[in-house]
Amino acid sequence: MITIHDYKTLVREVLGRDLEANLAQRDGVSHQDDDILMIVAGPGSGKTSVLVLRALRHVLVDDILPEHLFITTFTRKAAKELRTRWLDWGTLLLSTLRNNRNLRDAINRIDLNRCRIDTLDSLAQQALTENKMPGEVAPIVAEGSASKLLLKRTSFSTIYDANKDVLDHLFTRYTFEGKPPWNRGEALAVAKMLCERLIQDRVNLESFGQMSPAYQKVVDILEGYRNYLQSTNLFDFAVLELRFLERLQDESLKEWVNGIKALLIDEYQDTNPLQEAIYFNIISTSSPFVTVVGDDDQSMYRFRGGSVELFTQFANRCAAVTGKRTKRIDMVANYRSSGEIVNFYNSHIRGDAGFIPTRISPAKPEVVSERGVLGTPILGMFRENTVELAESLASWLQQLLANRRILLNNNGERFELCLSHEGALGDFVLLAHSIEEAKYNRFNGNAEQRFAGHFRSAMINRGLQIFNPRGRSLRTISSVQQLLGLLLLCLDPEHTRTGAAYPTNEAKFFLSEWRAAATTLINQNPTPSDNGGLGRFVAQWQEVALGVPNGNFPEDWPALELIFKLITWIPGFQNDPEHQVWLEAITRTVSSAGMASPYGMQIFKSGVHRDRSRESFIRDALLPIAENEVDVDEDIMPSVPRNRLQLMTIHQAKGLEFPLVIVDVGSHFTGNWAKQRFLRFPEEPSNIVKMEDDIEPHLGTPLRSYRSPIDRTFDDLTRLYYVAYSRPQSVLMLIGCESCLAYGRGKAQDKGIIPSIALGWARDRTWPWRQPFRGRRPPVRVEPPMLLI
DNA sequence: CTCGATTGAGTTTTT
DNA sequence: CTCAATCGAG
Repeated sequence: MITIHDYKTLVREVLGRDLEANLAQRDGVSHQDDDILMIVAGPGSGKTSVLVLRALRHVLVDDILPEHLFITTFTRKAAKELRTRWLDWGTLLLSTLRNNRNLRDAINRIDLNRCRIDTLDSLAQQALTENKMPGEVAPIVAEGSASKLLLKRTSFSTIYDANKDVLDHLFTRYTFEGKPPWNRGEALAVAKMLCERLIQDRVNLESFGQMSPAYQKVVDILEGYRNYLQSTNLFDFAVLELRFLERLQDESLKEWVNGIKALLIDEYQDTNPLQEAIYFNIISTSSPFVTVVGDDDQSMYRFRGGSVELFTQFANRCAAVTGKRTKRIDMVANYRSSGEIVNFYNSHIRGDAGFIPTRISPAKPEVVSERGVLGTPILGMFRENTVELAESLASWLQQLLANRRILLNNNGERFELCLSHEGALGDFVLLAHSIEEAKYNRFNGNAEQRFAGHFRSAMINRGLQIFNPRGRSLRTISSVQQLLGLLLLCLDPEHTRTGAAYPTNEAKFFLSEWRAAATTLINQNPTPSDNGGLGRFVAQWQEVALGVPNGNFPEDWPALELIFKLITWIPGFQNDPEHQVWLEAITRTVSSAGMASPYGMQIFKSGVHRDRSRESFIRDALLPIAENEVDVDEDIMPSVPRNRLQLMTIHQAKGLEFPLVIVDVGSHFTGNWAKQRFLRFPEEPSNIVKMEDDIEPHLGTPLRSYRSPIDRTFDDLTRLYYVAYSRPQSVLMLIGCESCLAYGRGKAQDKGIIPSIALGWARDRTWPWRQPFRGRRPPVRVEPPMLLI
């Protein structure tokens, strides 16, 4: 429709982006031939922009209609972001071009909304839905706890019970701490992970099963589960992708695939072998324009089957299967962070020679900050323990917000950190490996406050708020306990309906806590208290539950409606943003439990269904929460309120940026504790790496050039903190326990020295931050490359 | 230096 | 509850 030259001019004039100013971005958008374009893009280098501009270029320059474009990403959040950018920029470009009379008709044929921008799973689901085989119905996807429940309800339970010893022995290899699973729930989690892995890595099940009787039992569990899924037309994510691949291979999707004229894949470093096979099949079949974007240094989904090797060896692997050549472009100009920050994370990977062999070869050059040195050093706050750290951090933030500036003293050189006019807590984020506020101790039943919990209190005491809906397990939040307890009181007044589901002791404990919380609430007679209030409402439900005839009551009642009625008595659920997230998690659990339950989460009034529908609800919807199997998904919040500081895990922060980022590098590392070494300086391969190695001999296509298990475990930790350190725009602050910076006499294994990848240690146990001492005596000085406050 | 008592630790992520 | 690091006594 227009030339590439005109396109670049259009982008400059309408979107204000000068592609000639950045050679990598220009080449990324202009590249045109049959070779696959591989963009290796460092953090903050504008890869999303290039991806969208390249996609729009396919429409305007290469005359591909949006419906023939496919853009895949790794998370729903990223897909949403891409779609927004695509629509914003696309609409602007199209409306400008519409002014040109000659182009108007062609432009009017373009419907931007028809472009498919989604995760690969959701594209697979669409493809299978749009191309049902004769007599087939649309696939239903069971996610998270629902698919776990299905596994438990099909083959897992019988096979596990009959082979407990042999399976426990095998599972011990993959549990945390290398102990036998401490209950069925943990065994189920391991089995689920193995099953997913077997599918995602396209493992040869026959040879895998032959390794040992225990492995054969795992294969049996998987087979039973898959048969059940097939008979009910249910899918989990792995099975969905596998079905998609099978349909691609038997050519029953051929017409659909030939509709793909351009394929753009984001976050390729997190792709797994099954997804790779899908992509290669599409590429071979319809020979589209292909763009692959990723960063080997930011790969962090090994636990999900993501293999960075698929990215670093992409050119060879792709050529071997599809015959296509690959052209590579590196993007290392960073538009996000200050020079100080970029320098800090560059040295984070440069300082560890052991990291180099895992990177793409040849490695991309070091990231260069386009913003330059801005004068704010990296900040570090280290205190004696979590409580003091939480207090110090909260009061530092309070000062900064109240005065809009804060004085910092850098070795006698004083300078001010200023907050912009509209700066607020919403511009800050605290990243940590774990954001859990309290830990339920399964040995003594206590809830122990952790750093995030102390921090919440410290903030609240100063009138500041945080946003951390994932910080507490649903089952321990008091208003959630009230709600779930009310449900129990309404549906099971005599405590008779939980036994059949064999709850664990832990679950029983929480069920009784909930009942107690609900009883207390009823006794407080909360508003609205007219017509007998909450007490009368619950009493009515209890009568129906016990079979007392009640003509006014409908024959069946959706459990969700009962929930929405009950929350009117619980104030938190009315307007608090964290409560909205929790409520969503509860309703999601209820509706997905409906998939596995014959009652579909309806509560019946009479006959045998009166008891059974209630039992089913308690077993399938409430027990998973009591057993802590339900995850909170805060992505449903369109935006976090501006007056709250967000807490996130590093994984969740991937792809995001914030003006000020606080990274917890060890708030609770008071000593060189063996049980936390995996968080900072592993001694043993992680269990996920072990699983990879056990499966490796049974892969269809060999995967990795040999790299030792312990090195891969270190690599993951290095990448994790690389991602964390590359999030901030202007200020990066590291927080931790004082003892992390100590370096006394003695060997590194003892004397309170705490080696930590996040704090600049190399895996050979050297520490570049440690200054060699001059003169005769230790102690040795440690000079962190940051300003300690 | 050795032994036994005391103390403090004990996962995270997504489709 | 279990494991490992540290501490204090002998």
